[in-house]
Amino acid sequence: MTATIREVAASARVSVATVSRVVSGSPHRVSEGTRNRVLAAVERLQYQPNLVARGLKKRVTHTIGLIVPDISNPFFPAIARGIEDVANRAGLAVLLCNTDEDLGKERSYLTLLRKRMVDGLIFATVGANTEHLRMLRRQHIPAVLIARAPDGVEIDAVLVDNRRGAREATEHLLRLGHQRIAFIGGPATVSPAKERHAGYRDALGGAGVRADPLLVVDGAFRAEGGAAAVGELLRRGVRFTAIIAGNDLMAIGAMEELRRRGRRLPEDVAVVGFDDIMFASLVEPPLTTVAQPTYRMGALAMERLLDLIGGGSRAPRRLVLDPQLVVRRSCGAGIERRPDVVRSNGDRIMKAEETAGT
Amino acid sequence: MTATIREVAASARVSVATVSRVVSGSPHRVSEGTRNRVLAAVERLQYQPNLVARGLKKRVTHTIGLIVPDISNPFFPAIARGIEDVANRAGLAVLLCNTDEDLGKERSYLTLLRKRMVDGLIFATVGANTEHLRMLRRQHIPAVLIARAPDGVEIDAVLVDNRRGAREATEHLLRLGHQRIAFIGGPATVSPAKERHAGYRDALGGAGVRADPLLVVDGAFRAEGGAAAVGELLRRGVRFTAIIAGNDLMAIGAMEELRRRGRRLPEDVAVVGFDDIMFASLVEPPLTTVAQPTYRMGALAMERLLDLIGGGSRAPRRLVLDPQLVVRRSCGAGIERRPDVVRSNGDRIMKAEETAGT
DNA sequence: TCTAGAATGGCAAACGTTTTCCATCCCGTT
DNA sequence: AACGGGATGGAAAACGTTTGCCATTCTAGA
Repeated sequence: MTATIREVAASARVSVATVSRVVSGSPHRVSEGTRNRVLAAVERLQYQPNLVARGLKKRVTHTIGLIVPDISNPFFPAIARGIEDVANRAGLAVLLCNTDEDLGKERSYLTLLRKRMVDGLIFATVGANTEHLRMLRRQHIPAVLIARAPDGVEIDAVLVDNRRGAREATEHLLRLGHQRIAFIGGPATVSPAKERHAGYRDALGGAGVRADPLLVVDGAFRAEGGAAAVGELLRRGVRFTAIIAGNDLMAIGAMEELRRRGRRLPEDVAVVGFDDIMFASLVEPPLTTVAQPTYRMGALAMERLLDLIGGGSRAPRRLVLDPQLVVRRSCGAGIERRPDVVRSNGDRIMKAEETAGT
Repeated sequence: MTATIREVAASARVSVATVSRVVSGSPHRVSEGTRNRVLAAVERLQYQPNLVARGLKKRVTHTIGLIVPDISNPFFPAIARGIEDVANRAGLAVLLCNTDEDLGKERSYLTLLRKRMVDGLIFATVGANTEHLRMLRRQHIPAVLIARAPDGVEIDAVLVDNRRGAREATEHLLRLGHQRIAFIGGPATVSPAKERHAGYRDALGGAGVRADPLLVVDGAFRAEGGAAAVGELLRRGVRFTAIIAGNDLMAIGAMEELRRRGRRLPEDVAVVGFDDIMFASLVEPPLTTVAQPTYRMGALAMERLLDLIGGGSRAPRRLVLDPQLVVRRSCGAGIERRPDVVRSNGDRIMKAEETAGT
């Protein structure tokens, strides 16, 4: 089908070793004349080195695995894009794996990726169970976690300061005069949900507002989860004038449900989300939310992974990025102001001067 | 690092050939006793066959390439998920490539994938230029196109009947009494944009309504494109009571711009989109749109690719799916009715009884 | 003219598999 | 007792590279 190094060697009347040396830019010097002969043969035969063979021999495949729960969840595509951009620039390819947060799938992908000799992998949002992560660590496969980093696993991670984000969002609502603020959070087992809940309590505590347990309800990190949570709040008959949601999908689901129940937004209920997915600005009213720099998180994770692959085997580091409160109209604040450091559609290029937090 | 077949052979006191035969389930029979010895050694050493070596030897990598313009464009994640689900079930892994519709990147990914010996590839939305697609065909690499299939390239494709979808959308608006219907389409060079425009004209012609060229404006397939197009329409001072947009992102951008200009939706202007991305139902008013079964398109493309890889080298086929008009409130029709055959979030499993169109 | 050593390029052994032959062994027939 | 043939498992040659080592050739200094 496609020419091999052997045929090139024959055509150029040199040994395969020589061909290898010129096409793979080995340090071994080869004279100008033969180099040109080889190059001519390469051109003539349209030779393309076989990367599988090379990978086998050199024990480096220039491939990484990207494990996400579900690429069609709008939180992940920008992360994936950030990863792919950096990976591509470094000559690595990205293998996409969807796990639905299922432990079995996570595990099977993990062994699959090992059998494929990937150079490293990125876990966007691991499930709660972590025993397979330890295995990963034992096998010295370079890896970076994104968005969740369970305690006790010694793996690099790129995170966002969820607690602080939720605190700032809650403080914003308090500043607007709200006292009865409901919190509809994600599943209580995952760390970001816990951290955001903690941030919410921090803010209430700081303002001397009583934290009413009736105002807190857990749910799935999806639109239906938000709708269901609102249903639960109303069923409890508890009074509230604002909601802070575990993420934007929940916020959007909550807004729909509130409207269906005849509440006006934001007059009757103010709503704040988390993530700043692309559509947060497009719903009506535009959603006030805590922005995570998803593209940048992907890019940073990939850069860190490149370090690790390159042998930088320093102690695992956690990179904690600062979230950004983006005030739009759903919280009832008059101003529509969007800080321009926040990820926008075009924000693909990493700006070097941006500080990366702690 | 990890055990090789050689070590297993030594540990089981058999030859590597025998180990290979038992772990790769070769047809060659091996006695119960030795099989067990081998299996025990495999277990003992935690042996995992090296897929790179196997790929090199068998000339099959169980990997496909997925080429998309931008995974963070909300049209693609569901497609990718459909592909990955089917691929994973068949034991193949998916390499993700973002091209930004840049011809250079498309080309370089193409040669990269070939060097990596992928078993096949899926092109979601090729750019306008097609010369590199011919190359692909020449090299007999199994491939399937999604959503766009330029004329003259003999490659399998999974498409949607854009013309019909746009016609039905326009007819719906006509039925609601609109006569001045603007069309804000995608870039005039890409086939779906052209087809949708044709469908729009079909409907007008069928109803005996004059097609006013002033009502047609092209733009980019993005929210800003829609906003800009609305700006252009207003600048022209042309009267219109409805807009049909090239895709949902444009429709959403158009809606935002209309509102900013003080138009009420849908009372002053009715809007219809195309695609039914996840957020079409979440904007306000919920967007009437022509649904493309994206998850299913991905799944079908992957199934077709599996056929091709399996040697089904029949003449290239084009699978044309029927789009579905989803009526919500943005068109001003009172009813909110969503046909349940349409892709919803949970619609991951392909329903066999669904007809696939022509 | 001789020789040391740099420059150049070839040989062959890997990398971890699969698979084609081929050699035994064992069994039942004649 | 000889033998044909099915079962079983081993040896070795691939797959397409890279790279350590060695053999030349060439240059320059004596």
